[in-house]
Amino acid sequence: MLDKRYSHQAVEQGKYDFWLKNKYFSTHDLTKTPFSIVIPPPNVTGKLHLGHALDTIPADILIRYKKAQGYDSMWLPGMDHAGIATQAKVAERLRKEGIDYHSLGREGFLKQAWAWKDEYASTIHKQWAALGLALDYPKERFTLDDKLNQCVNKVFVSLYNKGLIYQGERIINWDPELKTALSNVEVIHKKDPGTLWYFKYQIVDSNESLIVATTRPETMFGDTAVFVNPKDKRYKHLIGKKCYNPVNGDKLPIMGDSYVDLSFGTGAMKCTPAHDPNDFALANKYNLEKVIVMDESAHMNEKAGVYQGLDRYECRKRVINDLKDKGLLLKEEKIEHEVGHSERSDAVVEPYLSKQWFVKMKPLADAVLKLQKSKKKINFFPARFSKTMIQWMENIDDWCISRQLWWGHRIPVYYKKDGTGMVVSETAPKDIENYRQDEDVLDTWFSSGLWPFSTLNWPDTNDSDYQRYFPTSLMVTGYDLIFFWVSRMVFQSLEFTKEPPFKQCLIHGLIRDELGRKMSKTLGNGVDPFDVIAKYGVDALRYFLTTCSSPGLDMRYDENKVEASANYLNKIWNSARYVLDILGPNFKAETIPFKKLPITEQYIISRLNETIEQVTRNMEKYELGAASSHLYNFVYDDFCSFYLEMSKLTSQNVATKNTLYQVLRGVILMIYPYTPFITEEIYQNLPEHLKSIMLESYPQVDKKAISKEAVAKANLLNSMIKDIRNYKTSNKLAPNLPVNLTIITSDNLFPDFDKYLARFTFAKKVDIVKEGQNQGVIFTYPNATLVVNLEIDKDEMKARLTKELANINNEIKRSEGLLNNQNFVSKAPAAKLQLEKEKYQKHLATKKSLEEKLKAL
RNA sequence: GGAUGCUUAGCUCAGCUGGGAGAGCAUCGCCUUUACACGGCGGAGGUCGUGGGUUCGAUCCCCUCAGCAUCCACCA
Repeated sequence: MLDKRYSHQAVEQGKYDFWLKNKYFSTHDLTKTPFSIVIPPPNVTGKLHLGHALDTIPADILIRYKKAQGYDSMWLPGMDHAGIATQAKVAERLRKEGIDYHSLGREGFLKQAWAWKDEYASTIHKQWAALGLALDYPKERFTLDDKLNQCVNKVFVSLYNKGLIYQGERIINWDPELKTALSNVEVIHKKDPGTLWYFKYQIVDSNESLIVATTRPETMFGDTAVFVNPKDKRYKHLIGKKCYNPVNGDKLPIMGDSYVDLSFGTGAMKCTPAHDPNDFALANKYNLEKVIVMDESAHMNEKAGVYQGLDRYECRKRVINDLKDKGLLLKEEKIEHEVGHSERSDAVVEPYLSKQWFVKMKPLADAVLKLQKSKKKINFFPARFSKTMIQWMENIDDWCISRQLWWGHRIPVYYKKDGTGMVVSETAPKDIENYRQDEDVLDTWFSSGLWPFSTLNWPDTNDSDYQRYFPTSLMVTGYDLIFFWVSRMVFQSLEFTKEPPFKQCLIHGLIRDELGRKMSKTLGNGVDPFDVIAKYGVDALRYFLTTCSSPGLDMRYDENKVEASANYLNKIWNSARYVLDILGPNFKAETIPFKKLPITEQYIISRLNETIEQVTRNMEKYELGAASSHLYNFVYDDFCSFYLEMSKLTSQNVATKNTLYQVLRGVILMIYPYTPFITEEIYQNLPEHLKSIMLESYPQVDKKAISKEAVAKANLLNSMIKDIRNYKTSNKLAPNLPVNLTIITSDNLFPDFDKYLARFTFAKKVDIVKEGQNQGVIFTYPNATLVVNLEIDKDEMKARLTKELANINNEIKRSEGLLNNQNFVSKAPAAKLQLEKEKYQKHLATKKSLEEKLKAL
């Protein structure tokens, strides 16, 4: 028997272990069609937050739904080593212990990092369990597992051999705090207020001078030219001459190139090839020297002369002051410009000339573009996100994949110590003592990009899991990962498996705080999902996260809605309690043919089937919110408010009992994927049940068990109930005021119609007659009149009926307008036309009846 | 500079391929009715951002504008 109150603590207790122990997440029926998802691997950097819950719960719902639908669901768990993020955290922890991580050396540091990983992996496991995720743990992977590492090496070597990975000296995004290169997507551009300083450059052997504006005076030590636009009349005559660099007196050639924008600054631009990507391109074009002026922590190097050793911003200040003193600073102009910040450290990224490894993107991106134009294309939900990926792929730059870190996949490149060459190989050379392995590791996203197939044991393409579950069925992730991850999985997979990594991709938005702000540590507005779970239960959290949102859009955390979710679950809980009480301990389900059921039972079964149809249709489109709202309406309006109350009259009938049982089963099986804990509890209390709700099948629509007539008949009853209740309330009458009712109709109402009506409206007496007097408060329906026998004010009655008549006349006018409109009659769909005609007839009948009533008054 | 999304009840948001707008919370009134006060019943509250267009018919499709938000982009 269920407890009187729904207690989420009690309900959740032990369920997850029960599922695990019975291997429900990891038992696979190979005769069924597979449905597979690989989890977006969380970083081993900390606790899971609400965003993770939003990322995993929809997937869990679909995994459970598909399993119930008869698929072999497989959800593969795993975690990501998260190179930069984890290394930064481990280094920070060591620093707090007073240890400079460099002092440990590579091996020593990695030991610490692995210990960290084990610690956080165990936290993440607990949190997955708390969220109730149906993960196939025996298949769990970690991006730094040996097998995955081999996979990474194979991919690297293969791309290298094809010329798709190369080493090059280029301007990259340098994080001076973490001292590593970054890829373009790891740089966040923020609008920063900046200053444009105008400096005077003296022309060599001339009295003339040139004014050059820059936002970065500290890089002037690396200038190797000044550019103007050859079309610029102001400066045309200076091209070919030289000017003095104000910071060090170097002679800089004045050159012309159309790249220079005449309208920006003074139209004269300093060129710093080693610290600006555009200047770098110009330097390549004109074969200019590239002078690096900073070290890896963005402090000035020996090229900066007296400024050597200063931080770049300190240097900037000094240079400005010194030039000001010399009278060379002519103007300061405040401007707003975009400045790149490191995604991880938030340090201002320094464009830095450096030797790094790159992936040549064009051919790989082209394959993705081709895929999305083909029949095999990946379907995105919502569809517009395909365009997001495509547009990125169309404008993609080469991908810088080397990172100056220790925690990650070490680049499988070995340099001969004698400097005579290098070997790129999946395994270390046999005479390793003669080699030195590349010190760098790969971008985390390089291995993440292989995730859907590396976890399924690629390159062993004969592996049974690979054969069965790859390509995976669905990817569920946030739109913020389309560039970082989704697109990279797609091109890596196309390149190595010749298949897309997943057939469909469900994209969700971000969760924000109650005010719509991003949750962040600095704002301190983060919500810990485990606080929510403690207060409202994980089922309420799951329900809230997946139903109070729209696919692809951001959502706000709203505690009220979590509470409302919990209340809904309480409603289901109590309806179950009622049903179980009615069924009693000895209930045995039997199948009663639909046509033999009473009308009220036919009605609720019809609505149940309609609901199954609506819910299933939306689940298939991954519209979790829409699916749940159909069920919600059914549970409240049809089941609890109406049928369940009606059933109290006939609760001992076999038909009623079986119907209650069937409807309750349908409801909990449909909501089960959203809220597995409470539904498992209710399910196991059903008189007849399997060992777990996880073994159950999803309800199927029985189209033969839908009777529109039964629904209409029940709705007539419902309308009368509502009208009487409404009348009582609006006339300040007590809801339980006894009344006598007369129904005048030539139609056959269903048996016990009067008894139901009496129960719901506190009527002492209900007469059903074919013809009768209209003495009292009158309500009209297409083929019936309801008379409430009360002493009433005739004027008031008249006014009410007149108002109703006016409404009906409006409806009739509208219907006539449509039906007399030849365009409508000829162009509207036949079903719509038919519906309108029926409505029209109903309205006419009601009108006639109303007019009679008014006349009688 | 490009691109996308959003604008619907006091608040937060639904509204499926066009056919008289819904939920939760808040609010007002009534009800301790034997599943549920984590409740029940009933009500009030919307010119569906602006202006056009397509259509028999537009919250929904197209265009314009406005406001908000996000993403992308090397303008020194």
